[in-house]
Amino acid sequence: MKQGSGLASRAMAAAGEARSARYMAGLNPPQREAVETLEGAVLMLAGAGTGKTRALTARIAHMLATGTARSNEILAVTFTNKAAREMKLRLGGLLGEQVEGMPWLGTFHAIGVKLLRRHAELVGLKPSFTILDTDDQLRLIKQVLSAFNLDEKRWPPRAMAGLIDSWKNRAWRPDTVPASEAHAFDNRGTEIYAAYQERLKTLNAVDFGDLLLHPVTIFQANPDVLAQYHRWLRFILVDEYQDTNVAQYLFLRLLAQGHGNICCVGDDDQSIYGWRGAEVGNILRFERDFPGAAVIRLEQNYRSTPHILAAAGAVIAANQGRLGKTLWTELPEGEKLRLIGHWDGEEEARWVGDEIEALERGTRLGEPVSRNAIAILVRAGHQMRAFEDRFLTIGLPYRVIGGPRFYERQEIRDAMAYFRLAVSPADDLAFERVVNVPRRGIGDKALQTVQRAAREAGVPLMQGAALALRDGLMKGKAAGGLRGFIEEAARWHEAVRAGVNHVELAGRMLDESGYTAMWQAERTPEAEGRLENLKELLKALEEFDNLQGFLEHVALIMDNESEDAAEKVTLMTLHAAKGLEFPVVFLPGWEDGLFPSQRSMDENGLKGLEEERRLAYVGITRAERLCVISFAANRRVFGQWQSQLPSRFIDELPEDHVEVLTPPGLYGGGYGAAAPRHGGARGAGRTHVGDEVIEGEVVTDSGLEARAARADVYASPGWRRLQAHSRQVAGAGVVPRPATPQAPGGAGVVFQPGERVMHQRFGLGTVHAVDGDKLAVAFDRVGEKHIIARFLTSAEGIDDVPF
DNA sequence: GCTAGGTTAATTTTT
DNA sequence: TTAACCTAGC
Repeated sequence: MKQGSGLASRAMAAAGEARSARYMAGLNPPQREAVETLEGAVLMLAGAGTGKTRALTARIAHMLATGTARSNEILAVTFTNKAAREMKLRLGGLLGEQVEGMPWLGTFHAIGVKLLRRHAELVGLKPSFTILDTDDQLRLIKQVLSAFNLDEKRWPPRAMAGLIDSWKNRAWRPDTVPASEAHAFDNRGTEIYAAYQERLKTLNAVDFGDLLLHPVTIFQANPDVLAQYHRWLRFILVDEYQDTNVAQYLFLRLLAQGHGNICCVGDDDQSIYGWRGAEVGNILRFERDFPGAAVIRLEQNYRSTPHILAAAGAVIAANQGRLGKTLWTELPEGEKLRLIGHWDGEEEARWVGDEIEALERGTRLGEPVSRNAIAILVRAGHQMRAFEDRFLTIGLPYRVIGGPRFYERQEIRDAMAYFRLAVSPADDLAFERVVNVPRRGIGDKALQTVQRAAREAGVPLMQGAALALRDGLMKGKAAGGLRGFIEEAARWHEAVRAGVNHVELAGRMLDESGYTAMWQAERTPEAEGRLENLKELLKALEEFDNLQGFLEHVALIMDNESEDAAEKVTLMTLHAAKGLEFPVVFLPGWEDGLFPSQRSMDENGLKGLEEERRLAYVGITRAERLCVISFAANRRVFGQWQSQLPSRFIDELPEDHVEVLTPPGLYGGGYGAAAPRHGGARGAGRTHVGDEVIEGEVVTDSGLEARAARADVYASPGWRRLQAHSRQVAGAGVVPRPATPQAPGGAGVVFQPGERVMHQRFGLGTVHAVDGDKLAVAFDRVGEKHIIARFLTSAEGIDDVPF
């Protein structure tokens, strides 16, 4: 491109001046290079904690300061609103107050909306289209599916929603879904997808996927439009490039085509969203996609100690096909990682609670550690319960990150539906949502009548309802309720048009509709909370000029980042922790099947395992000073006790950087499985046999001595069996059945007469007779029973385990 | 139209 | 084990 040379000289002329600029201060050489390499394609490979955002914002500041680009010529995309907000904030800090808004800085979706509003008609929409959230989307899919007469059990709407999402992630439109997908959803997948898109068009609505897909379609089908943007948006920056999906990739590639000035920032080792369409391949392929691209590695880490970096590096090294980075730091060595095994998940939670209290007292890191500095990162949400229970009992304040977002809550969605209806009475989804909330006596049948009337007349539901009333199709309670609803809605709509203050109107709607009263009537703590949320919603409204503006933004922007000043420990998933850092990080539940997740491995094989490993990498690199990894030998999964094996990732931890708090013998693998000692094993705390809980000598002290005493438990023959055998089979128990030849018919486990077995309810027993999969077993406590084999687990050699 | 009781399924999540 | 969701019965 011609502009190149002029650009370069301009940039160079300004360079000397820029070097002394405030935003350059303290940047290390690679960061500086990333800031100054403005032309062409640049891949900034930024490891965890290497000052990525800093470099990125400095780069923008540099472009603006040197006159390379004006603020409206830079497209800067992020994935989350939080990241976009932070970038704006930091830019403001660098440039002083004169950051004339960067109009093209935002999330993929926010930018997608902006483009789509301008060019809606090119994909058959009106510029006023509404954005459906996941909930609306699902309800719409249900409606569409009902026309296809599929068994809801076998073909759940959720699955269809997931399918459509994944297709949109890959930028497939109904007419471009490849033939290889034809079998999907009972061979009707594409048909249903097409019908769904039709419905969206009639409703003048889009879902989240469309916010990317439509712009891509527009660019592909309208070269003139694309060319305009090539002229306007001369520089592109992308954050978290390893998380982009195919649609986002196409979007970026189309926009970069003209000038090739695209700078992508990311870390292939932190790609953890493959399951929702992210393609690590995008970042791995970057140099092929953009020949001549400069690849700049940010490897100096400013966050973690050498021990932590070494451990993380060793784990991630097991992955194939990485771009490769080696993080280093100038920080002092600090503490080794700590590794400890526990008997079960409850003990693990108890121990973590004790450790946190020790940290607070200052007996772990030499100085007291604030609760805010501590995080517990789990693989799956259900792991949080054990910690919450424990923290509640010991009165340790904690906060859970994740969970339903503010705008996803029922009351907020209901209220929003009222607002939507006031703004556009033709919003059918909003109509359906609240026509009977609060109860107005309009049930399924009444609603069907309205829908039929609307369909026949080809009008929105609101008008259809009026027609149905006029024609006397409604009767009794439904007629009265519907009439009242229509009249109210008409009044509100009139008020919107008359320009009545929107905050006042919103409050009035919630009151007049009886919505507030509905929750007040409940008088439960939960309802109180909902009323609080509604108040908060009204407060949020004040920041907008009108309802339309609010609705426009709320679907994309609103989140529940409630600033919480209180001192609390943080509890969240590993996924949610990406991008965050904490002085002290606990990583519990490192057990094969849980982490790495069995499902991930089953469904995606090596790819799945590698993504899990990246998750481990993300987890470890969240820690600044101390990282504590733990696992449990037994865990209750869906109500059943399962024995667990330590995670294979534990074997990948480098011994030199890990302090093992549990004695050897607890795990096989790389941690020197020293000869286990026999005997005694008192002080076992609590152990479980089937449903039973036996109180032993309860260990309250979390000190090492107590745990050392407990080592004998782990060294027992039963424990060695745990080590030797693979995971528990269905049917539970304490000891897994070794993999033996399958019985014909498949139920699985083969037992021999005389063999010792364990049953959930009946405890230990001896097999008397075997008849196919039916066994006669003499139980020690309850005598002889006839039992199906799959309810039994082998208990050979378990008798001397001190249960 | 509403409620209670049974059935089922159960990583990760942003927009 | 549990929680959400659906069905059947009032």
